[in-house]
Amino acid sequence: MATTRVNPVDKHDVRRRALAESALRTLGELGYAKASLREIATNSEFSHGMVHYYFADKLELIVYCVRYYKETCVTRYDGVVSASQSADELLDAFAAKLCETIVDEAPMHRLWYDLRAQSMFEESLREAVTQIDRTLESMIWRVVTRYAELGGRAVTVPQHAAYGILDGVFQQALLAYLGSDAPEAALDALRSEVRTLVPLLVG
Amino acid sequence: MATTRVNPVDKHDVRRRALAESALRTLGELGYAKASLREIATNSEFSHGMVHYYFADKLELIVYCVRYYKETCVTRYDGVVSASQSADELLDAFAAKLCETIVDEAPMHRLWYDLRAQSMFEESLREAVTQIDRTLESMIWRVVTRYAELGGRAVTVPQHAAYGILDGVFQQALLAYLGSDAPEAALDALRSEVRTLVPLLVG
DNA sequence: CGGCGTTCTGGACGATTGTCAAGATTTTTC
DNA sequence: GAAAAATCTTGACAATCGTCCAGAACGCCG
Repeated sequence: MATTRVNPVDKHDVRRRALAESALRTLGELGYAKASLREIATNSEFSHGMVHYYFADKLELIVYCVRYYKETCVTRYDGVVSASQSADELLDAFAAKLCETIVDEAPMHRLWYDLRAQSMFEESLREAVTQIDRTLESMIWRVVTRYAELGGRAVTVPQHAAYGILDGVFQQALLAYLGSDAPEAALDALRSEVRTLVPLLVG
Repeated sequence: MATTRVNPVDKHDVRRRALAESALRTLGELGYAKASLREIATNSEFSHGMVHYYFADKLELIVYCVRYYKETCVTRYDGVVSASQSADELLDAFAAKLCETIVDEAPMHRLWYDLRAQSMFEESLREAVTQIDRTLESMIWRVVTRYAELGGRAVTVPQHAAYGILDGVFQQALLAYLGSDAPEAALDALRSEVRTLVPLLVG
């Protein structure tokens, strides 16, 4: 029956997503290098052979996982963009959201930075990393341009630079958040720096 | 004799430095995770047992290596700082030096970013990473404050933020330089962005 | 020269890795 | 309901890893 029959491709992908969701927990905990396929499988409801049934090798799994996670990531700030009525409101909401995701999803973010660093050594990771990086760049660009628009001004730095800047301070905050024994201070610094820097990017 | 007799501690450290110098080549080529102690030893004039004679374990070796390399790194821009007579000259020289080090030492830089990412997972790396990060921060700060001074203005962003910004765009440039098939474009973008952004950091 | 501490070698160890394959189990199809 | 295809389990594989160690080679001093 066409109604009950599930497209095998979809079913296959549903399983891959379930696997990815489990794997992301272990990957976020151990990082790319130290997370073995066995450890990933053990910390999940699946057997280690099943991982290989759905993914050709470790790289394919990891790339799929990060792609899967970042998929939900790139719309994170679209809510605050469309909800904010003024430039200041947008800025505060944006900064708050940045801090929120550091607190809630620090393991995922460090995994992303890990993978991006690995892509500088591992050729086969580059395509996925480049693609994700581009979507993150336009995500940031939507925030910055909307901020400028609400303030009746124009952005004075190129899209590429805007992302580089905010990614830099975000990464710094993540590092400090995970490393220091005063995580709150890292968040405060990030909040304050975003409020200082974003206005600099518009005329 | 006190004059001819070499301090054993010094001799020991001379050897460690020689080992580090060799190891850095392999580490820069393969990255932290994929560079095994055997591979490091093979690509050097030393045996793999000797690595363990001078370093307790892999982590100690890697930390020593990156510390050793960054030691020579943190004074990279001091020359342009003291030589430049005007703000514009400093800016150009700084941007040029950034591009130069990407071309000449890309493997070392990606190793640093690799190690910094690993420190978000591996507790025992954090102290060294944090310390290096601080010295890089003040290195950048010397450049930015001198630039402001030469222009008769003051820096309007905190030291921490200035480093975050420039590290962000530098990392982006390194990624693009290593990843794209048009490395020159990445350098051009970096140059242009530095010339756009640094002026934004001063009043 | 002989003894001794330092330096260095190269093999061996157990553990872990990614990968694979043969068979059990389940689901689908006719 | 049987045949066929898919899904999944389990155990095994060769390779590689970090680490350790027994002993060779070295330099130094009495």
